[in-house]
Amino acid sequence: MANEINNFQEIISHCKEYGFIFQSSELYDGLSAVYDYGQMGAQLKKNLRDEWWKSMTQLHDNIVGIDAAIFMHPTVWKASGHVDNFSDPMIDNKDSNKRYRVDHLIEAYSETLDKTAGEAILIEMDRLLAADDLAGLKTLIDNNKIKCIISKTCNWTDVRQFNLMFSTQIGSVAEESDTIYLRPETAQGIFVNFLNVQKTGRMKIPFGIAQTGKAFRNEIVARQFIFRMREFEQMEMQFFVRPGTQMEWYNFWKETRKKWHESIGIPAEKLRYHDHVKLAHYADAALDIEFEFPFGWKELEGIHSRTDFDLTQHATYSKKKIQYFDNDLNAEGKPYGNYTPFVVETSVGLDRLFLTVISLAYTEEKWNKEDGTEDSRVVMKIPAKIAPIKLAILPLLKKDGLPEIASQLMHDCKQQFHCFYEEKDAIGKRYRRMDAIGTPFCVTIDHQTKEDNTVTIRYRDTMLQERINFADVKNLVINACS
RNA sequence: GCGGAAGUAGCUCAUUUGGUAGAGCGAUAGCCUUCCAAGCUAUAGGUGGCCGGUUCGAGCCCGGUCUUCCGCUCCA
Repeated sequence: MANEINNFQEIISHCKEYGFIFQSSELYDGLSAVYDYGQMGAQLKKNLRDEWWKSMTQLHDNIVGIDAAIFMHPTVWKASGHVDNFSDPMIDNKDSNKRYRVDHLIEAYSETLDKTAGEAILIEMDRLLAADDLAGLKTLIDNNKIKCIISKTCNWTDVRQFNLMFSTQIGSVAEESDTIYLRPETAQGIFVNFLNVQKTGRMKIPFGIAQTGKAFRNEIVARQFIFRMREFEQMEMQFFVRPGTQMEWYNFWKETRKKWHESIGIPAEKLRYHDHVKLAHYADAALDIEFEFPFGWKELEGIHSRTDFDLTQHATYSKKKIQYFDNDLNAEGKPYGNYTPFVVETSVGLDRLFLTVISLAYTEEKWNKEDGTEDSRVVMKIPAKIAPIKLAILPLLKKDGLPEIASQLMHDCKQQFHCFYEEKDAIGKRYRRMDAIGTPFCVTIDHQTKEDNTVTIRYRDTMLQERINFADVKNLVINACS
């Protein structure tokens, strides 16, 4: 495992060196836990997103895609529970490293006092909480010598406001403006559009709504490269089902999603299920599909049976009826009628999927050349269908008409897939550069091409090469990438 | 968030106790070259993370700050 941790550092370096991922605002020393995708990374990420989108929407007749805004009405986050669950003043004990919600700490202390003193301190606490007086809360804790139950000390940090949601103001006049949040998850954009999509798309249950997009969480700590970021991209699908059938669909999506990961080249033995023991307030079943990252098994995708919690909450807060009329006949021959659908959610982190793909792809190879000296390379064995660049077109020499033939091939292929043209440097160096960015195929045009219209195609993973007809190159790549 | 360590060219690293920075690789341009990081020539690139202090003088000492790494903690 120690080797794999080191290897992870090398993967991160490689990502920067070859234009996959840069730290955000690196020019200004960077912004913690925020990353930019570079020229190679953006294309790879887009390819992954496209594969997911196609598998969800194009290949399922009963799933449609939407693209909801990042800004949503503030009440959405009250209905979803995020406002209540994700913002509290907290304090840490420096000796035990234990973190407390300030109100819990003071309430616990008040119970150790007699009734009058206990009530007095709670009244004071409520006043300070209402005034957002964090320094006052700290003073209150200090003055009463409230101790940590673990370390028994009063060695406290300052009181700090933790809010996992990013907030900003909408409306340009500060006094009249409302606080709104950058969405901490994309799911709510689907729930609030449930009726719109169901009615305009004439969708019949069971059906799904898919969406990809950015979400934002003000994480307390954020580490492990792009595994946990403040700004990240989710690809998720909410599948609406008849109440009582949710477990059936939960199991269906559990299987389907794992198979999809395998279909983009993730080995089955690197994936596993992890059932949640402690369920979130909205779920009646939940599991993670975990991947064995270089730093251990971690969640890649979540499958949650969310019951009718979300739609019911939005119905309550919006005071609108959110129901579906089911004309299908039940066992007694009568329509199932009106009900609030249950939801099975699949939610995969696109950045985590990206990290999965590159950690699997990154390979260091060493071997002995014919003259006995050692040779080596770093190769990104990214599956052809998601590789950022599919084909490199390399004239062996930049003279004798070879670049002209290469340009012709470039012209023929670039409408179909992403090609890269290079005539600088020795051929071996160009192959290595293509290995480093994961280009699965290189085609070299040489003098023989002029005689018999064949070219050398060189395969990234095996480094083997063979001669094929100039005219067959395009279809070979298209077939390999489909 | 807490504790520890680190930050010199794109990368890997030098610069012996304080005296205004070098190498290899890489990159770019050219020459040469018939298939796996070849050779030759030239060029670019660093206010030593940033701010402040001590000193005649700071990459080196001190403080702060930012970022990263390691351990703990927290979390979808």
